[in-house]
Amino acid sequence: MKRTKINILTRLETTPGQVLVKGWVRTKRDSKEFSFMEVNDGSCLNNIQVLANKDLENYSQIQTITTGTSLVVVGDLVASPGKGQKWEIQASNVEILSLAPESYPLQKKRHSDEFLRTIAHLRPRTNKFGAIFRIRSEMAFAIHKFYRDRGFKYLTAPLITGSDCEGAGEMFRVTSLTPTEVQKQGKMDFTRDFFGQEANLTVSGQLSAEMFALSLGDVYTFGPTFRAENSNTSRHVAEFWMLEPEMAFCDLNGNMDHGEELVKYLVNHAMEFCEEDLSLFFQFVDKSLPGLMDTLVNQEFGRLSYTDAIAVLKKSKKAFEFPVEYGIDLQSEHERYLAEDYFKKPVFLTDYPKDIKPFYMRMNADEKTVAAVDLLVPRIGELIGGSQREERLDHLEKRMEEMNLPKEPYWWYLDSRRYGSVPHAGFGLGFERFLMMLTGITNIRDVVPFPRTPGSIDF
RNA sequence: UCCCCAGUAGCUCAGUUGGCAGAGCAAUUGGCUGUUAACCAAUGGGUCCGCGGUUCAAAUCCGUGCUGGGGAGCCA
Repeated sequence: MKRTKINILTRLETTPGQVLVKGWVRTKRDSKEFSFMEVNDGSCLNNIQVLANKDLENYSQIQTITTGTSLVVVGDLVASPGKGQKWEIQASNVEILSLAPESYPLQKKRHSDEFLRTIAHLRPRTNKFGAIFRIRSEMAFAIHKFYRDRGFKYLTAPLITGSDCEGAGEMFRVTSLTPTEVQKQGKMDFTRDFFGQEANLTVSGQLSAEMFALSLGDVYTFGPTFRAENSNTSRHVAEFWMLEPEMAFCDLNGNMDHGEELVKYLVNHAMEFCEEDLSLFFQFVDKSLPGLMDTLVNQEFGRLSYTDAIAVLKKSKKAFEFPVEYGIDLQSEHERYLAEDYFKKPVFLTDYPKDIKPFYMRMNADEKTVAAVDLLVPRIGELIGGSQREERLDHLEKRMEEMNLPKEPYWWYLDSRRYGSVPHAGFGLGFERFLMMLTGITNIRDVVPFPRTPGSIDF
């Protein structure tokens, strides 16, 4: 007999008669002559209720079943006379695969997120974390579907990189030198290292994506990214996933149009395909989520230049901790004011002063600002950061000189501007931040299966 | 890295002015013929985060370290 997953079972209109289910017991309620067990197999939020009565040959064994026990159940799927579920299984056979002894840390009550982080290997067995990670899986698929449907090509950018100054933060060093060798040499001698030069884990796939956009047209990378920043916040992890589309023949407006279409598509996809799991977050995590979803899908995102944003902030009567002046990098409080109070919806901020942005962003005609764009989302902050890239070789080289960047390591990057350069643009979207926005989860460690943060790499 | 807060039973927490270590849930055992975080009863369960100090006496006060949380910076 073939196993049926619970997400299929609970949606059936008519009973197929006998069914075979495999899963884990979430809770058991005993009477003298029968037991109710809620069995979950991870395929969906719902459990299936299994009724085992004392006629079963191994009933005394069944009575020892505890929360967390793994089971194989055969029985008839029948309409449940009780409230709370459509179907239940009248078990004709219950096989215990493995009992979970009393030390099993998950109970049939609510646990704190902080406690569950200490048992990250077991937390996907809870309703909330099961739902999070099913949504995460579905959203990764949705990203690929969105891009495939639009003719984008998927690029796997290298995770080990030789460029050490991509400008996006501290990097993790990759080396095959042993501590003993380093001690013997008295220094890190990179010429003796695996690659013959310094190597790091990537902080962005952008430069690779640009090369492929200038070859395949529209591309995207979606993969892990590493930052060795000593950031101890609810919004940062050392290893996270980033989506980076890069489009040839695209300017800043096209970049924003694309970002808005992407976010709307992903939210719609979640509401269509993760309805049941999302309902848990709507109900128990953040009751304002449905409103935010509605705003994301139905309202046009705001668009505002940095210069105008400074004017808006100066005009506001809000007392900011950090004073607003043209040229400053916007602080969290400023971004929150713009997205949450002023626009009350996502807003693209564009055309930042060149001095606070990296070398590859395209210089605007005013020679003061560059074609940068950040998407600020209420409660989340910066969800997207991107730009139109500087495609003009002379401008790019001038910026690198101004910023004291060595040109030699970038010879291949500059080549792309030397041979058939075209306007192009792209951005990075933090996958975990998107999931936080979708679920109302406030700590990024709770949307990553096994989060890596300063001083923490268990599991 | 900086600022603030917290650490007491498996979990969530209370613990008054420094004076016997507590509750709910969970677990264990028993009861109960349709339960829904089932219900009822009984039982067991403690390095009060570690180290040092003050005191007749410290979960409580002081110092220090560790861990966790919130915020800031950096950013996605």
